[in-house]
Amino acid sequence: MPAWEVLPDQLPPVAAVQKLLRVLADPVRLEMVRRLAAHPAAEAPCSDLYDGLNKSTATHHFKILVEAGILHPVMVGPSRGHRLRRASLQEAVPGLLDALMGALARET
Amino acid sequence: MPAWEVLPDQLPPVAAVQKLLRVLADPVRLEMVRRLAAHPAAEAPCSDLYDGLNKSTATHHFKILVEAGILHPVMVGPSRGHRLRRASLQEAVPGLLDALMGALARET
DNA sequence: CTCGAAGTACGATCCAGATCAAACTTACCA
DNA sequence: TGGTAAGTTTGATCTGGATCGTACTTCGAG
Repeated sequence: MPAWEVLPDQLPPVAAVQKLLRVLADPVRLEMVRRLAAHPAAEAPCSDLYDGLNKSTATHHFKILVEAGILHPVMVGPSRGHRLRRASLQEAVPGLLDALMGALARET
Repeated sequence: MPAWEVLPDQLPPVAAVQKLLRVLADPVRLEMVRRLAAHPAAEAPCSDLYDGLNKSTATHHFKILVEAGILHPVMVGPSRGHRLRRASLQEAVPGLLDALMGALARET
C-alpha cells in the first residue's frame, strides 16, 4: 500500500492539526520523526528509524506517518526509506516541527 | 484532587514533549485549550470549555490537563474555572502553543 | 535460478484511556 | 433551612490502536 517511490504530487495532503497530534503522540513515531529530523538530508532507510521493534509493527507506524502526510516513502540508496516532508509540514502548521524538535533536543 | 485555587508555585511542572502531545491529542482537550487560548485573559469557567459532554468526563479531562502543566485551576468570578499557563508552556516548548493555535484558527 | 535480507499483509491479542451513570460534596441564594 | 446548580468521585463498560507471530512478497547478490 505504501506504493514505493510515489511522486511528490500524489502524496496525501498533510493531515489536520488534530490528526497530526494523534499521530505524533506515539513514542515510536515521534522517535522516528526525531531521527529523520536529525539527519541532514532528512531521509533514512526504514531500519535506521527504530530499534527493538517487530518489523510488522514498524510498517504499521510508517503507514500511519505516510498517511498523515508527514513522511514521503522513497528509495534511499539500495533500500527503502522515508524522507521527512519538512516543507509541507511547515506550510500546514508553521513552527510545529521546529518547536517539537527543539524541545526534544533540549530535553536531553 | 484539583485542589482549588492552587498557588502558582505549587503547580505541577509542564510535562515533557511526549506527554504534552498525548494530552493535546484528544479532541475534547484540544478544544478546551483552543477556547481558553481564544479568551483575552486566557481563563474561563469550566462549563464554558466544552459542550455535549458528561460532567464527569469533563472533570477527567481537566485533571489530565492540569497534571500535564497546561492549565491552572482558579476561581473565575463566582465559579470554578481554569487559566491557560501560556508562559510556562512557552518556556517549556517555545512556539508550540502558537503553532497549534495558529493552525487551528486557520483551519476553521 | 536460488538464497537471504528487508518489508508488507493479515489475523489475533491486549490494554490504556474515553465515556457514562449514579451518588456524593459544596456553596450560593431565596 | 432547603433547594438547586456545578463539580467530583467511583465503578463499570467499551473501543481504538499498539503489538506480535506467521506467512507472503520483492529484489539484489552470488
